[in-house]
Order: sequence, then C-alpha cells, then structure tokens
Amino acid sequence: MDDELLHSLNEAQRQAVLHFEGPALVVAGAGSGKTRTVVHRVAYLIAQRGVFPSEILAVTFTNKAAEEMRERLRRMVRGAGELWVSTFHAAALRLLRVYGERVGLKPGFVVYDEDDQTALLKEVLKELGLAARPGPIKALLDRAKNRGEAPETLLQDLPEYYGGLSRGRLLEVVRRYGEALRAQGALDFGDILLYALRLLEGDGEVLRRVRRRARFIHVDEYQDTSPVQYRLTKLLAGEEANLMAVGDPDQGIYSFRAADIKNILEFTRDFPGAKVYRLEENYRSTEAILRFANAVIARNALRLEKTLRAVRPGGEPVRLYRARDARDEARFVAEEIQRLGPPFDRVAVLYRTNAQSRLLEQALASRGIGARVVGGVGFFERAEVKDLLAYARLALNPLDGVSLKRVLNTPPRGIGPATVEKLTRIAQERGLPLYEALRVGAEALPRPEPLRHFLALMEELGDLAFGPAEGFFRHLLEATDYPAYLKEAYPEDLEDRLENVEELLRAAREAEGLVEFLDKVALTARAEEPAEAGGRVALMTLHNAKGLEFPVVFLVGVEEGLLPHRSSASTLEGLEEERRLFYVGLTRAQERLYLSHAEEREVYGRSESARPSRFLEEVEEGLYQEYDPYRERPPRPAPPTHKPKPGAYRGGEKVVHPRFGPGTVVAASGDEVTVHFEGVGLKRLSLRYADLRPA
DNA sequence: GAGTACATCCACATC
DNA sequence: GGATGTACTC
Repeated sequence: MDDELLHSLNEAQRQAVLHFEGPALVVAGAGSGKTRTVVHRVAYLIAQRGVFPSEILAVTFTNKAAEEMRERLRRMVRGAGELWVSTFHAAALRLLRVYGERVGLKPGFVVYDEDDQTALLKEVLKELGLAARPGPIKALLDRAKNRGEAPETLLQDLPEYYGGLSRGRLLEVVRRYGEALRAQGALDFGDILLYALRLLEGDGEVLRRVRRRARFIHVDEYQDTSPVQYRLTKLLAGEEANLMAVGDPDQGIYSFRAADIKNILEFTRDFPGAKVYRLEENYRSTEAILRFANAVIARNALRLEKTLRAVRPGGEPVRLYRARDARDEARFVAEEIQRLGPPFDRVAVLYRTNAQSRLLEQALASRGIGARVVGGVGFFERAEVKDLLAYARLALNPLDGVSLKRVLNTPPRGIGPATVEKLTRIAQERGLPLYEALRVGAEALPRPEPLRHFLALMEELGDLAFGPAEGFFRHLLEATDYPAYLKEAYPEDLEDRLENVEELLRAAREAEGLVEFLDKVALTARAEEPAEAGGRVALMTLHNAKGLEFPVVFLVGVEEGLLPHRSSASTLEGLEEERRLFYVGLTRAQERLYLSHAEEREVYGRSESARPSRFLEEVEEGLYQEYDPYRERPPRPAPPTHKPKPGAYRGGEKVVHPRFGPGTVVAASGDEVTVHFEGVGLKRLSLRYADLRPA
C-alpha cells in the first residue's frame, strides 16, 4: 500500500490503520469510515509489516458484511484469498467441520434453525407429558447458551414457576432437550459457538493451529458480542493479543441475544495496554440529521462519551409527520416517496416490528412503487424449501429426528399420526433412533408398504448425498413427485412455490456439496437473502438496518409502545437500548430524514390510541420540523367500532357477535365473558379478541 | 388417514 | 389479523 492511500484517510483513521501489534479499540461512530479503516489496516499489515494474509482473521457481524469486506480487500491486497473473513458462527462451524470429532460431534452433524429447535422442544415437552409452550423455554435456553452458562445457573434467578413450569420441571426439559440434540447429531445456533469454545479450551494442539491462522484479529461490531463470543475472542487473541476491536457502544442493540455492551465499555480493562482510537468525523449524514441524532443519544448514561462531527454542513431539516393511524402513516410514506420520484432504491423505510411492514407494502404497491422487504419470513423458511432441505439433512444424518418427522409424510404417503405414534413408541421402548424404528415397523406393523417405500427412497437419497447438491435435489423432486404435491396442496399460490423450488436449485448449483450447502443455508440470516435493489424501496426493521445507509430514510412508528417498545420500557437498560435503536435508525440517513408516529395503532387487530415517543420530547423543538403535506385533510371519521373494555359487562346485557349473532351475557370477569347465543349455546369469549358489541 | 371448522394465542428485535 | 393446534367429520 502506498502513501497515497494513507493520505485519503483522516488523522484518526490513519492512526488506527498504522496500529501494529497489541490490543486496540477503535471507537467508530456511525458513518465514520469504519470498514474503510479496517480494510486499509489489513492492507497495511500485509504490505508494510510483512504479515501474511493467512495470518489474519476478520470477524464480521453478518455474512453479507463478510462478503463485502472480502470484496474490498480483493481489490486492494495481493493474496486476499488467504484471508479469513467470516462471522463468529461461520468461523466456529468451519472449525467444527474439521475438528468436531474431538469434542464428540459426529461427522454428518446438522445445524438446527429456530423452527427445528422449537419442534424438538415440543417433542420433549410432549414426551414428558407437559403442556407448557416452547417459546419461553427456548428463550431461556438461548440466553444460557449465549452466555455460556449452564441452564442451572440461569434457573436460579427465575421465579419458582416460569412459563408454567416449576424450576425442577424446567431443568428436566432442558436436560432432555440437550440429550435429544446429542442423540440426533444436531447443534442449535448457540451450540455452534459453545462447541467451538470447548474445542479451543480443551485441545491445546487445535488452539495452537488456529492461533497461527489468526495472529492478527479484527472483530467488528464489538458492542454486540456475547459473553461466549468474548471468550472465543480472548482465547484466540492469547497473550500477544494482536486484537483490534471495532465498534460503537451507542449502537449496541442485541442484548436479547445476550450481547453485552460492557464488552466494549471495558475493553481497556480486559486488554491492558490497549490503544484507543476514536473516529468521530461523520461522512454520511448532513449536519441537520446528525444534530438530531446526537441530541437523542446524549440522553444515555451507559456510553463512552463521544461527539460525532458532521462533515456535511446544513441540509434539509428533519421532518415529523403526525399521522392519524397506521394507514394514514403508510399513505404519507408512499405519497412522499412518489413526490420525491425515482430512483426508489435511494429510499429506506425503517420500523421497529416486522408486523408494521404490511400496510407499508400495500400502500407502496397500490401506487406502483416497487419495494423489497429485507428480512421477515425468509426464503429458507418457506415450507417447500424447508421440506426439501429436511430431506437433504436426513440423507446425510438419519439420526435427525426433526427432519425425519417433517418429511415422513410429506408428500402424503399414508404414514399418518397414528403410525408415527406407534413408531415413536417402538423407538422409546427399544432405545432406538426413530429411523431405526422405521425399519422395525416395516417388518412388524400391519401396513408396512408405505414405510418400506419411504426407506427405499431414503436409501437412494443417501447414495446421492455425497454428490453434487443440485443433482441431489433434482432426483429428490422427481422421486417424490414433489411438484405434483405442491399443486395438490397449494393450488392458489403454486407459481410462487415452484419459483422458490427453482431458486433452491439455483442456489444448490453454486454449492460444492450438500454439507457445505446446508451449512451455508443454516448460517445465512434471513436479512441477507439475495435482494437486489433494482430501483425498489427497502423496507426493514431497525435491527436489520444496522450497517446500511440511504439518501432518504423514513423512520415510522416513533411512538410509546413501539419505540420504546412496551416490552423494554420498564428498565433503564431496556430504555437505553431502545434509544440506541432509534439512534441507529436516525444515523442511516444521508440527506433526508422523515419521522412519523400515529395517534392510533392496531395492536393484535384492535385499535389503540398511541402517544408520540418520549424520545421526541427529549429533543429540542428546533432540531426538527412538523410536516404535513395534507393541510386540508378530510374530517376525521368516527372511530369504526367501539369495543368494550374489561369490566364493561356484569351479566344480563344483550350483545351481538359477528359470527354467533345476538346473545345475552351470562357471566363476566375481567377480560373473559360467558355469553349465551340464541341457537348456538354458551360461549366463553375474550373481550380482547372478540368483536362483541352491545345490542 | 385426510380434510374441514373452529379455538387459541399471539408478535420485539436475530446469528 | 394470521399462524397453528384441536376436535370432529367422512
């Protein structure tokens, strides 16, 4: 790298780039040229310090960020192919594919995604005869795994009953779940990092080898590292600690994944002698936008004091639109985008929750504005794609019970719930994996043909599993007559589903083998789907917007209950994280920033009044402008329905239900009422959900 | 075993 | 409003 490249950097960036050995923390404010700095530093290490590309590891937050960095390095550095650029999860999985057997993993182990994890938990609950829901237990498990703590430790802090289960029961479920994963040769997301940690902690030889491959380490988005990721980093960095952590405590937004901004706040304590570099010049946003953002984040206490300076003076004022309801808000967004005109891929609409995307999509579509939703229900979560992937996993690992159950009768082949029940019993009684129980069943059960059929199919697929991935799927489609099944099962959106199948084949074509393909799929975040902008507006959650930038940003739903979200507003930590989330959204904007809130919003399909976010009140009025392109708006229509609140009934009232018709309230307590409907009988209804009106 | 008709419970964000 | 689970039918 020559001097010219160094001169294209500002002073703080240059200092960071020139950092050589020992620990360093780069506190990089939003839009301060963070990636640029890291890329230059890597180039500098190689060109000026004689470091080999094969000695450098760069950890990014998403696969997409990894790809981008790899691409930028390829253009600057010779031998860039030798660099190890990857997410924590991908790096760990790669280690486990090579050394996994040293920590007791079977060669064909599979990675369970969230759905699989939930499915397995449900099985465990059923097996233990418990009626609890899997959701809260899953959250608990994930938290324990991300923190690297035994579930017992977390359980101690819980109330005696959690998710409807006693602590003892809960522990039983957690243990059984762990056993089931092991027996099936499966890892969940948390396990990937945990097993890698165990491997490196317990095997000196592997640790030495990996350290040689990672003499110089970069960790991006360090504020969002979990305790387990922290331990992995610390372990790899070792005594030498040629570690450069890059991040911004003001953008830590993943505490629900056990990320802990203490990791970055305490970096200099963890790594004594660490140099700190501060990138505080913001090249992205106009001064108007930045002043607003700075005013918001200044309210937080848990931060490293820093001031982001705007390089771009002036700019359009930040505008606030007060919408009547979410529909009005969506209309405003769509019409304003229309007013601004194409190209529309300059625009992003950001929201707190995925549920908010629907009205926005509709409003844009009805005006002929193309939109792409980043995230949401991802490609690899579509039923048809999951079916085919489940076959693939099962072919590689017959122990995988979750996949087996998914495909056993998909397409329907006469193996219904009753048969599955019998097979499960056989498996439990004889201590066999479910797949082996199938073989037993094929001999012992009264109707063995469907089972024999299925076993023969899986044998065939097993033979193909180590060939090219695309060939595997082509054979699978034909052998199961899968397209015909889709036609039968989903006549209304057959086209879409066939297109998804095609897309899967295309993706498989680019993979080397089935194992690599499945690993890649497992680690590919929903947000990272191939979604070429192509002149379309980007719609996404605030979380998904991290690391991106757009000339025009709409940040909608800036309301109490949404931002800050009702579930996080009760603690100081929660509130500060919500404020950081808002801050992340604001700092995505380069030139124009619109905020909006609605005075009424639907929650669970029922309209509720909403107040503007407290975050708006915290900002001086001069920093934004109220904006309403509809000066003369039509008079507000009367509220569509008035739904009774709990306590509205005592008994004896005449009411009307949209489906059951007229009836009489028999009893009421809180949200629950019992109503006698003429010709229907007694019904227990929840006032929150039922559209019950006085007659 | 498979299809339909409710009932239930939701959902905050994701590698 | 919508996905998922169940209870009931053929």
